[in-house]
Amino acid sequence: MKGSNRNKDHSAEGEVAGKRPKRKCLQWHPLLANKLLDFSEEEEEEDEEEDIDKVQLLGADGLEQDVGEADDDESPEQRARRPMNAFLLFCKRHRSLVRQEHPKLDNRGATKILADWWAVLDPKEKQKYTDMAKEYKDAFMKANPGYKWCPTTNKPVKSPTPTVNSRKKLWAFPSDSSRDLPSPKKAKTEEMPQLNFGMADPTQMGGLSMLLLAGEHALGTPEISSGACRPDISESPELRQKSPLFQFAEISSSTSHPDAPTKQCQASALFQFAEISSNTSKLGGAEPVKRCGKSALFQLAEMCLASEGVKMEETKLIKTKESDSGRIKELEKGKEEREIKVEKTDTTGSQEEEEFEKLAKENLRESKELRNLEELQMDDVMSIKMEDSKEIRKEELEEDQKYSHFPDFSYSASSKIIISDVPNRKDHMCHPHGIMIIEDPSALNKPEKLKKKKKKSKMDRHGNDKSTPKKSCKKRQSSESDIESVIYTIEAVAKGDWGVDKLGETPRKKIRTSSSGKGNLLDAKPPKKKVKSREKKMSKEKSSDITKESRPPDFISISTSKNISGEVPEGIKAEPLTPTEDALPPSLSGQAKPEDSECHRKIETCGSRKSERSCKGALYKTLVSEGMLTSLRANVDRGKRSSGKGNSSDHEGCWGDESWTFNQCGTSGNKKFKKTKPKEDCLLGSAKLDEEFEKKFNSLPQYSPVTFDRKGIPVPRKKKKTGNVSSELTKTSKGSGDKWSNKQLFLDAIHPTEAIFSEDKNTTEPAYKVKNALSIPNTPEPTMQEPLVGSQKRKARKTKITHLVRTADGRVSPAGGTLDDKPKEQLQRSLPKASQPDCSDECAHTTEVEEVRSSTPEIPAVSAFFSLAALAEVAAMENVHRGQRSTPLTHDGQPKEMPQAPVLISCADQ
DNA sequence: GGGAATGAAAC
DNA sequence: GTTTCATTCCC
Repeated sequence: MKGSNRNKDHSAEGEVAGKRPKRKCLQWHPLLANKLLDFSEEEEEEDEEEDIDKVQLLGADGLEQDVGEADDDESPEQRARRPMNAFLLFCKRHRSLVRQEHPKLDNRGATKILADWWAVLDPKEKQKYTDMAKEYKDAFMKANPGYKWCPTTNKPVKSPTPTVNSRKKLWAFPSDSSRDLPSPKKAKTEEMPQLNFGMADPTQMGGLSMLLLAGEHALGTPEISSGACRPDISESPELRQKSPLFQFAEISSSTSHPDAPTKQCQASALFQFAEISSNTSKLGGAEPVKRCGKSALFQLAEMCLASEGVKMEETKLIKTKESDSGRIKELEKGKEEREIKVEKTDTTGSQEEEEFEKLAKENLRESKELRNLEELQMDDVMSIKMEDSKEIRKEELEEDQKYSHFPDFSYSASSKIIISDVPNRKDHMCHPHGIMIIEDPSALNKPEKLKKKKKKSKMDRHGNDKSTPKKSCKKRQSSESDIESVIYTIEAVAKGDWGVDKLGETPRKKIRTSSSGKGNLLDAKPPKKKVKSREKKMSKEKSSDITKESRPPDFISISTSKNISGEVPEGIKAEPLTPTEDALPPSLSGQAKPEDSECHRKIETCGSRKSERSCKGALYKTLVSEGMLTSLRANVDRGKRSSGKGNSSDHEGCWGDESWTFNQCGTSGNKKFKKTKPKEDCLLGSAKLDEEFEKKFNSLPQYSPVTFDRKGIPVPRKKKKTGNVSSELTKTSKGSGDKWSNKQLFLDAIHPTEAIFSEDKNTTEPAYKVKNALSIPNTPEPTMQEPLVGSQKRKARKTKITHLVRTADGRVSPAGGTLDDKPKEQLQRSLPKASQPDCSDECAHTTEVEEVRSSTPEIPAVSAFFSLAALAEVAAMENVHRGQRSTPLTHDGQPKEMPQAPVLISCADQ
């Protein structure tokens, strides 16, 4: 039973089941928690309500307590638990597998094994988890700004209820009950939207109010947040916008600010959610603006938006207007169009515009579909004009140039995306004309949708996402035909027809229609699908594949490689691919692999990819400039790794690719062109969060024991390392074989030689190790017979690490100096490798391996100083400490170099 | 509730 | 540097 039950979700189940009533900390994400714990919608709702009531009565403190209690009984959801770290995530994800394999083992044993696996786990893979954990944490923190990991003294204090809860409560949220509280319940409390703004006095309301507010706001927040968050951007654009429409929009639509959505788009679902929640809380609390600034992504997005803000805003305004006054839609549309036209003419008076309009009109007359397409195009044009009538022409003219000059930026891509979104929304909105669509409409719509969702279906919501998504879906479906046309158009654009599009809209449209086959799913599609998929997620169907496919590998690499797989996870989970990496299904691999695909991608789809790439580049720059490199870096690393792994399917799937993708897209898009994008994220927001969270879990690569075994082998093998050590390797591996005798080695301070060597190997052949893996299946043994146990081990390990680090430092010179030269070379070598490897693990491997080997000889020197594993660990640790986690480790191709460099640096710093 | 692991935060 | 807590669940 146990084992069987434990499957993947059991964790949640277990909690739900009440296995552990233990802790009741507020959940960091209500939604997430809910999902995780239990998806029962009904219960959640009820619970929520109940909880709320209780909370109200009790007050902030009470709330926590209550929650906790409630949790015990009913829903654990409420407590916010501290975010899991990478290892925990890993454990959570793999524990079931371990247990399956080793039914005998109890959790402890499983934990040990997991630890071993974790130790063996490739840095890449580890990073995935680490990144996830990081995001998770970030989201959590956003959601619960006041959250403290350790209550410090509070613990005892608060536990009003004597129960075990004391702990939880304590640390849960110290000062700001209001803030904190909200997060947990918020999701559920949707019902009381009014409270949100509320202004509710935190004092009076206590945590409850906050919770409620948060919940509702979370959903609805986007709007608010948008307004608050991006005053700068929005304003500036607004100012620019002279058109009456704008004013009208402002007045009419509270939601007018598209900004919010954008933000969301940028950030991963979790982030978005967190932001939303945080926003909500902040709203109550006070500084909406800050919130915006907090997240790097957000800032980035802002920046991007700022650049494009004008465009966006205009369109947004229009949209808003429309949205707000659905009734007037048509009339307004006419007005808007007229106005726009007027403006155009006035400002630019470009004939082209007129032409477009004419075309559009004609098309409209002819066929709705055409209309939509043209409209979209028109919209784009319009928007552009809006921004700078003067520049508009340039842009158009330059389009071609852009391609040539800026391969990265895919103007077309941006437009594509937008369009894609637009259609969908349009459908929803029922707007015949395309204008609204273009840029951020989604944003506007999103908020509304969100609200609606909440209002309409709290229940549904629980269902979660389903309901929400459904709505969107439904709408979309209604206009599938339109959508399709749009899609086609998008695709065409993506392909590069864009330039033509402007000039010759019609042709394109038609062209791609057929293409929609999606096999290729150009960029354009992806976005749409993503959005849709998200919405649909509820159903979970997710055409994840499609989405994934659609997602450009680039994104993946950039944002996080996880994507794609999105997952297949569940199914796959059970059977991780032994080879993990290699295992990727061909189809997936093709799609998934970022890097590998790069080559292909380029060939296949220039446009979309370009756009993505451009986005990446832009983002990267921005991030760097901003100093946000950290997050970015992590993403990049992931991407690389993922690519390296290749899509191994599972791995990549990690989070919601979607979220990442969106984020990136959004960001990049914003910067350069109006991309706008996906706003839907906002909608998805809450729902998505849930989904994403789940997805993330699911998506996290689940490695089959076999894989680990292999890895395990490799690890030991690593010891062996390069040539000479082979004998040693074997020794180590065999001797201690199991689990990590290595540890002992390390503990012991690692004999310079052995340990180092072995590690070196790792370094040298990170990814390969698996391949190379000697044949020593040992890993899985449940219990290890290590001399050190528990804390001792930990200490030993730390010591070991420290030791290494110091060595490095001491050596800094040594390690650095000595290694530097060689490493650099290796790095160079490795870099290329890394890039290529992705293509196909196997192929890449081969190549890489060879390369590695070639480099291997050199390695020894380096290895002599530290082992790769040690380095990696150190680097990881250091990074973590630094706050950036990143890096490093991508041993795939370049074990030595990458890790070393960081290490050295760290040392230097120290 | 303890424990097995790791990690992150807080002290 | 040391504690606490996160997850999981048997003992």
